[in-house]
Amino acid sequence: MLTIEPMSGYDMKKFSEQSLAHFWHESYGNLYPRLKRLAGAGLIRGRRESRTRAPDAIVYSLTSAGREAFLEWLDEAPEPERPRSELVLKMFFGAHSSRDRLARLMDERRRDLEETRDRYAEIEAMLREGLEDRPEVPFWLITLRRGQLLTEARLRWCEECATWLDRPRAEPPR
Amino acid sequence: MLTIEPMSGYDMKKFSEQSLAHFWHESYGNLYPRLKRLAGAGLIRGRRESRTRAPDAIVYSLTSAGREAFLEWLDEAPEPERPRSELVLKMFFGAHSSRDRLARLMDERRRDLEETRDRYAEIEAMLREGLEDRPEVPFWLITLRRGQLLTEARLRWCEECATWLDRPRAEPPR
DNA sequence: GTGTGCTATATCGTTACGATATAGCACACG
DNA sequence: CGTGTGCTATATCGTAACGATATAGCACAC
Repeated sequence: MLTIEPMSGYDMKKFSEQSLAHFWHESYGNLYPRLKRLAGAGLIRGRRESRTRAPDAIVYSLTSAGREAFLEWLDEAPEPERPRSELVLKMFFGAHSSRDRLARLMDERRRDLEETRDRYAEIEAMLREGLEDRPEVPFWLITLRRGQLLTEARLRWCEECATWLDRPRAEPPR
Repeated sequence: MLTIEPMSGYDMKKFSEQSLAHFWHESYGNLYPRLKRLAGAGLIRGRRESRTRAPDAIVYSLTSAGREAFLEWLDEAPEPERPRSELVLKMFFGAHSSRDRLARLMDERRRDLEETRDRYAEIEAMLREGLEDRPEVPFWLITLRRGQLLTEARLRWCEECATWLDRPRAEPPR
């Protein structure tokens, strides 16, 4: 995140919630200790800054060693994902529940996904409307595109589940 | 998993790799301590059994209290997912890398996804071919269906990325 | 008899987590 | 002027979870 601009830990948490949330979750319990470690290793440097209408913040920026380490990281093979979807787990074991209860769970999920879809549309509009010509923007759009594709797929699954739960027939074909 | 049949920790690890992997990751470091805790709480019961061509295993089964707890869990609102996709993170910050390197990362991912798709097809065939008439099978098929929809969406994203990385044009539309 | 490969349990050291405590700042409102 | 509210900001505690690996039984091959 510091390649975008210098930030505090708090800024990073907000940024990750707004821009990375759909493929990367971050927490204070990870963030703050990590910032200390990175600063100790000389990869980032923190400076106390006073801010209007807020308490002082420690604003970090990349050192040249940090930028180098970042570029190396970019090139490494990504860690495999470790998914944990409790909702799907509950569907998997759904034979022990009732169709009504499952339908309710799926419906709540569907509503979340629809909200997500709408928010994506707003973000896309924002990114496309100029927003200066930062070289990063195309990359942000392409990851947004992934979010949109996945959200559509998940919504479709919710709908198929709802249909199926409504009348116990054969499974959706492939 | 113990609602399906009594199992050892080792069995559960294998089962989760074969059947839950695409929405639930499990590890020994979580599994074994948890089994001890659950047994201590009286929710499961473990019995030492000797097995052919293998060392003894502690085979666990649900107690009635355990089954009750399981049914309660099924009914609770699922925990939100906490995604962590390093690949997408690297795409997001891809402006600092080269198109070649990114294309290589995406290509590796694409191959994995194609393998996944093929394995899904095999599993689906297996599940549809009779496999007794366990009441769980439709639920297993519907979660499999989710895996298929998501895999298709991910593959499509890989292809769009590859196309885009090849010639720097405008972003894929929506 | 020694090697290979699968089965099986267990734990170590580290990391990560959610939740929450603490507190600064600015403005609203009466 | 005082008090409340809400956002900003850092920090940490206790617990959970992690990957990796150690240990070892069993069976069969060669």
